[in-house]
Amino acid sequence: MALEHAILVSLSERAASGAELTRRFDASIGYFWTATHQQIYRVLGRMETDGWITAESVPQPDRPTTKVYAVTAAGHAELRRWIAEPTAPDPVRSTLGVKMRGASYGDRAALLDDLRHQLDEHTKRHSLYEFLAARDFPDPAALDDAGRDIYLVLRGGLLMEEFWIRWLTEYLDAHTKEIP
Amino acid sequence: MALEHAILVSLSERAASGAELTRRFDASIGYFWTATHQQIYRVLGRMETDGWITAESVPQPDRPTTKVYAVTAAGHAELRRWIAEPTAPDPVRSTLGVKMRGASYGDRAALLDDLRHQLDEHTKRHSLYEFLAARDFPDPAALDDAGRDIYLVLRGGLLMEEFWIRWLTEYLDAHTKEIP
DNA sequence: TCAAACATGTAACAAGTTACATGATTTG
DNA sequence: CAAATCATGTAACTTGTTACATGTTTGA
Repeated sequence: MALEHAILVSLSERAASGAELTRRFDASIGYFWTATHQQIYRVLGRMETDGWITAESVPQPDRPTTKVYAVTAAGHAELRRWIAEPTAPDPVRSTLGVKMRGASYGDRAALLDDLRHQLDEHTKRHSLYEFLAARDFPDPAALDDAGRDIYLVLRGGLLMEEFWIRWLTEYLDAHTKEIP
Repeated sequence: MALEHAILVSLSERAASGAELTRRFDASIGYFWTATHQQIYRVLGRMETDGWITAESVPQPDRPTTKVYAVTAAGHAELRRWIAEPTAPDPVRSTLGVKMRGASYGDRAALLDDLRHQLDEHTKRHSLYEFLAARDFPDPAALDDAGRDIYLVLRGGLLMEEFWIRWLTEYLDAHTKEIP
């Protein structure tokens, strides 16, 4: 399981409440690991029981008191252990791959419409990542190691979007009869 | 859920037993959808109950009798329905992304070793896909629609491996201090 | 002040994984 | 003929999803 470890990484960067973590999993971390708030709260509970994190109740002036979680020494040790461990490949599950392969047994025109929409979404997301890279990392060569890691993971997101754009374009082109 | 539908696609191409399906999910279909035999048998049972497939016991000369599954009209209708349905993005879960981002909180040298191994594996897999493409699809332009779909999904696997090779190479290069 | 949104959950269910089981069958 | 493999499963557990609950706070 890597949700625990994704949370450990995020909390190592900066302590946070459950809600703040949820927001991070909707944004930056969400680009390579998704989780809903229900999952996050459940796992936070388990991690606290296991002693990987501690919760501190922080009363706030004009907001309800929130629990802020921070990584313990045990949590840090676990994260170190996990990072050094050999990584098994993530399971592959591509719904679009299944649909493309099965197109002959369904409505190909409807699928092509869907794929055009997917291509659109991936193109938009690619632009977003390019914008974020330019805004937050104007000079990648000047980054320290930790900053470089964040930048390179964003690069991964960008390359992934390029993969999608290539694949979808190739499929759409191959199945679009040219009208002379 | 798409495992049902991946099975429907596979059985539409050709009827098969549970074991044969398992083999397909270890090979061609496995390149974009993974499933273990336990999952497959369980889902086959449910699909039979739902009337999407029928099982025919086929006694074989010198082998034990196997159950061969085939898609029913109801199964075909369901597959058509599902293919035309708008596709929600698959959840993103990249263990290596989490590790790359957390490298500062662990043993970076160990991670880089792991990543070099991953790069190796993806390079091998890329070669395999290139070999399969050359062997099975020497003339892509000559394919019919169904054949083209199979070819294009293989192309997707190839492009995916190229994504991995790019990302891993970029990460490794960025974290490899040049020795002058 | 009422409605919407926020923060923090619980419960029930579905999907996926790991470990084990059983009989037939080929092979060394 | 014993060991390994194949084909077909069952059971228990973990992870992930969907639907609901409850109190707080901000904004129209």
